[in-house]
Order: sequence, then structure tokens, then C-alpha cells
Amino acid sequence: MNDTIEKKCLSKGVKLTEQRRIIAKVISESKAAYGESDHPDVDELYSRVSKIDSKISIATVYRTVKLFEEAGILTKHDFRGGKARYEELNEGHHDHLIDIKSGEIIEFVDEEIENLQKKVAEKYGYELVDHKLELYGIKKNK
Amino acid sequence: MNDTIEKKCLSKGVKLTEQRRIIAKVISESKAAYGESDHPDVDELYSRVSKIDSKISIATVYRTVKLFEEAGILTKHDFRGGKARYEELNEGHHDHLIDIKSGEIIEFVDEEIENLQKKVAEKYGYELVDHKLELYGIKKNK
DNA sequence: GTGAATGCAAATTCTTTGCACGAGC
DNA sequence: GCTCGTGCAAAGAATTTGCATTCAC
Repeated sequence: MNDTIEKKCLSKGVKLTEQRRIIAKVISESKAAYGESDHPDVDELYSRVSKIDSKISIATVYRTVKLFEEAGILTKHDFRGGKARYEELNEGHHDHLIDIKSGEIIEFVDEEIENLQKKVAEKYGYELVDHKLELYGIKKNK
Repeated sequence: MNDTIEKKCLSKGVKLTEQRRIIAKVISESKAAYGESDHPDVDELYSRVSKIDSKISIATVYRTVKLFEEAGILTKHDFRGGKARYEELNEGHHDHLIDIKSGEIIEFVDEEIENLQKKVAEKYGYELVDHKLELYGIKKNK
């Protein structure tokens, strides 16, 4: 169901270059290779990309990531810690539960919360177009 | 019920200086003077503070804001837009609904959402210690 | 070919820091 | 006098940008 990033680019008129293809590949493989809690920042993407083609510059990674974000291919997260982190955007929206000790990130969906958010927005006369929910927690020792 | 920032400093052992007093004053007056949607960034605080005492440096504003944050007097928000924005922390916790066109910020509380968040965290074996919820919406024309 | 994409380095923006001076106890 | 806070300017980190070159179509 989820198209590859390459396909998404085609359908959105985003030109593909060799660099962009490599960056796309790295992003697509992110969770498969590094686990579900992988939400790399630009530095991290740059270093993964560099292993494939060391000539790609970090400026290109920044530009590509921004381009993909604008095309709706990626989402940017501003979790605590200063750097923007990215994740491929697929039709399944989800929120994040972040372990404040280990940094581990768990993705979850809760329909009920989603609906309540819509209701809150409506209550104030708004149409909800987006939202951000991050839970910060500590693992219970049992 | 809400102590002044000065009182909070005293009770938390934060030393008060003339500069900190002025910064505290500006923060306390923030919503009264600029409306509920006022969540100033450091630049904005600096410029308000400068009007009272033009000798205060922006470094002091940064240091004070961080100090107050660590003392639990302020919260820092990383809304979209890159700069950290601050708000006095009073016992009433709330989340934010942000108008993506005007930038206006509406504060709200929804107990039901809060409870569901706790439940979600627990479902994954976590104790919820903090969260961030931001809704982004467009005003309905009616 | 032509306009867009890239690499590089320099520039920006936000934030932090080193250091000497100054204020408060 | 000692400690800590402040101002200033310089340093850092993250991100963007100008420009000449290269690439995709």
C-alpha cells in the first residue's frame, strides 16, 4: 500500500537525482534497519548516506529533506534535544511515546484521542488540520 | 493562588538580582499585557526587558530563562518556527491550539484527553511524566 | 541547451560560553 | 575578600544560502 519514496516523487512531480534516490533509500530503510524507534536527524542521515556515496554533501541532505517534507513524503519532528528528526510519512498516522531515560520511541495510535482532539478544535471554532502529541514516560519496573 | 515569580524564586532558593526581577516582571505581565496568546521568545523578552533597562544583555535573558525553566517557573515550548518560546508555569496545566494562519494561540484543557494519554502510556508499560499536545487548525468561516 | 540540483564554503540564526568586571554578602 | 551574576564579544550548533559547476531531461 505504501508507495516507495521514488514513486511518491514521481506522482508529485519531484525530480529525482542520484543523490535524492540515495537519500530516499536510506530513509525508507530506516526502520527496517534500525528498528521502529528510528527517527534520524540530518546528521545521522548524512552519515548513513555518506556510506553509500561519500560525495553527497550535508547541504544536499538538508535540501532534500526539506523538499521531501514539503512534498508530504516526510514529517519533521522537533522532539526534545534541539535537532529536527525525520520519518517517512505513510498513510498510517501515529503519535509518539518517548522514554525519557533511554530515548526509545514507541509509536502509537489512539482513535479516541484523535476524535477528542477534533472535538476540542471544533469547540473553539477551528477545523483541525494537524496535531502533535508526544508522551514522555518512564518505564515501569514491572 | 499563583505566587509571583519573585516568591517562587525565594521558595526555590533562586537568588534574585535586579535583572532577574525585571525579567520576571516582564514574563508575569506577558499575558495581561499582550493577551492570552502571548508566548514570547527570547528576542521578544529581550526587547521588552530592554525598554525597562536597556543595559540588560540578551545573554542574561537566555541565562535567566533557562534558570527559571530549571526551577519549574517557566515552560519552554518548541512550536513550529524554530525559536523556543516561554510561558509562566502555573498550577493549571494546559495544551495549545494554534491558528496556522494567524499564529494565534488558544490554551485549553481537556481532562478526557489527559486521562487517555495516561492510559496509553500505561498500556505500553510506562508511567507518564510529561506530554506535549499541540493542535493546529484553521478558523471556520462561520 | 537550459534550468534545476549539487558541492563547497561562507553566512545566518539561535543559543551558549569564557572572561574580566561588578554587585551583594 | 569571595562568590556568583552580568555584559560583551567570541564561540558553537543547526540550518541556509550564494555561486560556480555539473547534471537531468
